[in-house]
Amino acid sequence: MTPPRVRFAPSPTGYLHVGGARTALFNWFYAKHTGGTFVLRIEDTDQQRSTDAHTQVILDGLTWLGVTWDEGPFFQGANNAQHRADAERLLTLGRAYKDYLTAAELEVHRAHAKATGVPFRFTRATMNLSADEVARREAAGAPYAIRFAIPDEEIAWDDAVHGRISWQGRDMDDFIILRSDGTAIYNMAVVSDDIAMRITHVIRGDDHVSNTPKQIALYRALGHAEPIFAHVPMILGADGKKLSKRHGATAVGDYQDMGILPGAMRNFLALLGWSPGSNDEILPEAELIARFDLGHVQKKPAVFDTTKLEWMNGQYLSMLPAAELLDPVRRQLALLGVTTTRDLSPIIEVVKLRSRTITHLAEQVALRVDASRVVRDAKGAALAEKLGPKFASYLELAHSALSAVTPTEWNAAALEPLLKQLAENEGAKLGDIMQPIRVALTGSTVSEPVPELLAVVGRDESLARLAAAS
RNA sequence: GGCGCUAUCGUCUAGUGGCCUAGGACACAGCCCUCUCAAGGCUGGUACACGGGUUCGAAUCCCGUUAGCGCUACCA
Repeated sequence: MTPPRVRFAPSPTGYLHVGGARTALFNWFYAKHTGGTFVLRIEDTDQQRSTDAHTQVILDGLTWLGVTWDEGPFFQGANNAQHRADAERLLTLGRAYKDYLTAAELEVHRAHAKATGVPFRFTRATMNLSADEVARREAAGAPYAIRFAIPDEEIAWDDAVHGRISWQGRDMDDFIILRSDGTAIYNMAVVSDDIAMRITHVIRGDDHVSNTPKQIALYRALGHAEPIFAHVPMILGADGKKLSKRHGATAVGDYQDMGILPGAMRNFLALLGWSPGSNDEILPEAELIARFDLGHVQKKPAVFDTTKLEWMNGQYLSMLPAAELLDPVRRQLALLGVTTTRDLSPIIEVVKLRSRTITHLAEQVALRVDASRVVRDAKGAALAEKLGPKFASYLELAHSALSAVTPTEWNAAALEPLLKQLAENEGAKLGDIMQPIRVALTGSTVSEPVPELLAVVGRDESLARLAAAS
């Protein structure tokens, strides 16, 4: 059996949305799993809405996600000669016909149908011009569109995710395949390209199922075997409606900005509409590829749950070594306006366990290297108030005890017993000593264990913050 | 309206006729651990849309109902 050839074919009329990203991912998983080829094709035939900037954003989004293409990117607009040749071949074959009706004339019919409440249907019998009129327009060299003559037969296919889906030709209109300006309409262009690119598996969104019978009819008329179709479900917003701008973040770039790791995004998207058939949730790339199959793709749409994405991102943050987080953290730090020559790895190491996004992680790092970012929050202030004069006196005690520690002994393992001893000497609970220090160093009542915090902030800086707070 | 698709916890899902008084994860609540917060461990509540069949047996198969979604362009 020859290896499969799949394609991802976005139109550059907007950003790369999570739905499209997931479709790309499923194609990519399938290609990698089967040793097939992933073709990237930009469907830019809508001249009005397509832009190079959008194309670039899509390419960047795919790259960020780790989706690589083996061929392309090809631009559909460049293939119009082929599309047109195929459409004209259909004409010669008698499977399509010239339609001299102008768009304006058609609109009259459509408006009439609407006014009378009758659903509009294009029918060869009633819409066609009289033979005389056709001859007259033809002689005058009037422009014409080419319509495909849909056969009155069953068009069914065995969808790789839905199973058998069946349509009747009589329920479909004779759709236009070539505009009067000589450019191809979507369904014609897709079929023409997919044939030319020898695509074997069309994995795309559910919103295309109604295009599929039209495309199959085209394959048959052109004398080509149709590919295998797999229609993957849509992604919905929290309200169960199709994901759109008003749901907030919908583009993959938004999640990148939010501090989501590509690996986490890939894992999360994979599990949205597909499952490995077991209880496993955290699946590294290699595992995803090895286990991916169309048979376990869900038939129903899935709601995009940002909370679970962030949980998963937190899992990735915890298990990734600090070294791999260095670059993304530095980028976020730059956005925060923080520059430092310090080795950030030890800080990232302790802070990543409590972070769900790179953004939050970077803020925590910034707080530890930049004293000016220490601002006492509500709980920190409440603690200081609750302890009253003890707050300052505990800090002074801590300061003097910690001052005795030499720079070489300044590490979490050595600091911990010292602080415990201090609490014991004072007859205070450990928390009574630790919390004021935490507030002095971070402004908040939440952080990594205090000895680690002190170690990470450093001796001189820690002492300075202690002194400033007491 | 027509055609098509879909229907398991709030959400993502396991389930492909008996292993299901329905399993896991996120979220939520409680407890443990503990200097705080996470993480981790334990516990808890919450689901097979409804109605008919088929079968010894149905979340799983069939039919109908209901609901949701998609398409119904010289857009993609």
